[in-house]
Amino acid sequence: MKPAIKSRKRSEAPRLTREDWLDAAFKAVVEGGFDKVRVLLIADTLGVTRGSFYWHFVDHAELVSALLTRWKNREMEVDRVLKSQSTSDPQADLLRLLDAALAHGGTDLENIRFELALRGLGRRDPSVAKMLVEVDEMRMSLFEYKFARLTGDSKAATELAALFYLAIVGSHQALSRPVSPPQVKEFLKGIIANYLIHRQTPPPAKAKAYSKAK
Amino acid sequence: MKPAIKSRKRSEAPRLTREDWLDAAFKAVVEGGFDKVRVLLIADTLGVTRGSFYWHFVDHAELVSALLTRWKNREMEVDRVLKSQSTSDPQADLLRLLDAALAHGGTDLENIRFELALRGLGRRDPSVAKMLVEVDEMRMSLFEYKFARLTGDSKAATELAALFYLAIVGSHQALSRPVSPPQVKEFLKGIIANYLIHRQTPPPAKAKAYSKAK
DNA sequence: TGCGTTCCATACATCTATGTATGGACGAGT
DNA sequence: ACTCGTCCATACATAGATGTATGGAACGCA
Repeated sequence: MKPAIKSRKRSEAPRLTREDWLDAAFKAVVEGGFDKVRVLLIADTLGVTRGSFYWHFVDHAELVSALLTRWKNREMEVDRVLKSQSTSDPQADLLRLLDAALAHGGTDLENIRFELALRGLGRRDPSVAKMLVEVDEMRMSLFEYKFARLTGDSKAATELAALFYLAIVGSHQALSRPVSPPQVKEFLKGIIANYLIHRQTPPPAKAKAYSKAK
Repeated sequence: MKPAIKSRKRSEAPRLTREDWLDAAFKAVVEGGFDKVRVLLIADTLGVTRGSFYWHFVDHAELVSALLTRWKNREMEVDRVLKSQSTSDPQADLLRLLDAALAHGGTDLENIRFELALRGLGRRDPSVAKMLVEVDEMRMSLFEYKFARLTGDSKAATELAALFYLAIVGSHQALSRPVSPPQVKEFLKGIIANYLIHRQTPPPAKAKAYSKAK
């Protein structure tokens, strides 16, 4: 019944769990993509041999599969939390969503790099592509909802949501201009302030200091 | 002295050239990414053995390297042509640039998929990343120029160019809403028509509201 | 026709990856 | 203390990839 031992120094006696392997595989994806998820390499970084792996997993495919489902579950949870954070100030809501969308989990770069690798995998694996479409739809409809509350125009909200979400995904690539996540965040906020908000009532004086999302 | 023989039926007697190998490698990248650029596989699709490869190339690395420089040269040529196409109608120029940017070469999807694979490679290889940044800067400054002629505001042009270029790159991923290139094209055109063109005089007051976070 | 260059096939060596079989070390409970 | 279940090491089989060495077929040209 999983007595949860794990009160040992890993340096002298490894004794890993399935989650440890998933974490290591995640890091491998972040650093080198999914084709760097190799049992030998990960075993080395964990300080064990492949014997450990084939006890926790039946297959190399199962490792990848478990990695994918874990990712999707986490993303669905993030979306659930974001959806529940709604105030009476549409503009503050939207800006806070931008904050969160560009910094979910606190480990920004790792998640971004993992997701990029995932999109690379999705180009060859239809099931992965399906999973990505679902997550993208999930996020975009959330953006759409926030934009609709801001502009009041549902058609415009659909278009703006797509435009901004696509720009966010695009910014995750290794580009030049707005490179780091915080820069992109400020950049998109500025776009909203300059091109969208003005046709509404004047900006409500820096409303509601949105808290750092996790 | 390269007498340029190549007047043979390839079906009965392969006799390939270096370009043939590059073309086949290109297709391999398009279909499976750079880790599917393997001498054995490509040799099979070409109907020859690896003996052919090691005559035309000294190395596997040289194949990849040649593939990269060929790509960059082509992109620079595309940019050169696009830059020369300028009329007295800024709006038409911008829309035509969107057309071209989303359909360069006629073989849209292949080029897009190759470039996506390239960005994946750029995340692990600094020299590739440098190449990508150069190309991105090249294209974005072209967008910036067109937007500047349209809006008359140089600061706005910089921001809008980045926003649209990022959205284009984002749309190249396997996403849901505006999927195919023509759809994205019409989508972005609509955004311009609805949010930029109709108000020729930009929002004067309200601008400069935020500080460009460097 | 003969010859040299160009292009490719074959065979071999090496490396790295997965997967399996088997035994052993270690900890927990009775 | 003995035993059992958990976790890992070792050894082996197999497959696929790169690179090299070498011989050979096909073509152009004299």
